[in-house]
Amino acid sequence: MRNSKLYKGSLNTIILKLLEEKGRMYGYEITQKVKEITKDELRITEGALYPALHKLEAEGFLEVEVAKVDNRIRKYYRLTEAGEKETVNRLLAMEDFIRNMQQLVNPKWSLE
Amino acid sequence: MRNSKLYKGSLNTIILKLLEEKGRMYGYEITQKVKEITKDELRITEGALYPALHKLEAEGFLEVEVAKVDNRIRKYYRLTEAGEKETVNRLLAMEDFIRNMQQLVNPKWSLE
DNA sequence: ATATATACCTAAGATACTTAGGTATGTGAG
DNA sequence: CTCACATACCTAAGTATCTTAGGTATATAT
Repeated sequence: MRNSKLYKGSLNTIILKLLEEKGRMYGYEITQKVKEITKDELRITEGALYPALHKLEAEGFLEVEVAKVDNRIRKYYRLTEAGEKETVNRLLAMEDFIRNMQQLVNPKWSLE
Repeated sequence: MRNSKLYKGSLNTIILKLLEEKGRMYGYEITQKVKEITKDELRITEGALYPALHKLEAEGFLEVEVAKVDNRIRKYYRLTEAGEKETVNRLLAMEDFIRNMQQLVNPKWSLE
């Protein structure tokens, strides 16, 4: 119903955080995990995900390992050391954003 | 220091919410209010703000009233009826987003 | 006289999405 | 057997929303 949209810029943070938790994941797995965690409210489209993974890899935040499972190719991504640091920063930025948005959006600051 | 970035798509929600609280505001006032509320962490650039105001007006969510104060022109914006409904929807979407992000980003779901 | 604050604006460029395709294999239903 | 659906990867074109970098003009403080 209320299909919550994805605010642009948050996808990378989601990818990095999931990889931090799980150790390694492949692209399709990420889309499914996000659907599962958010009870189908947030859907990562593949058209957004794959270019994002390639960019994070090109920036040195992810490394990839190709595997063949059931005759299908999977590309497992994991954080590099730089990626771990980046994850920490992204999470801090996300927390700042959420805190700021809550201050802007929740309270009756007109009571001041 | 950690200058929290603005996730694309959240600006309209911020504008609508501030107008809902305050009744009417002009553009420059909005930039200052956001700086104040977020203690300078979030800065709305004018290059983003004015086009966003014009678009919201073109979509029928805002109406404008021009005033001259101290020999300077101000454009006061207020919500239309459609704008009030839109504000409710945007706020719900924002709450969904924040809830989803917290689920994705906070917990040790690897404990499951 | 010059900078800073107030107050509006636009245009060009960057970026990150969505939409809409494409390839290929495995599996379940009829 | 065939047809849909799930799994698993991918890209290109279009769109939206921002940043950056200007511009105009008035008021005030140094």
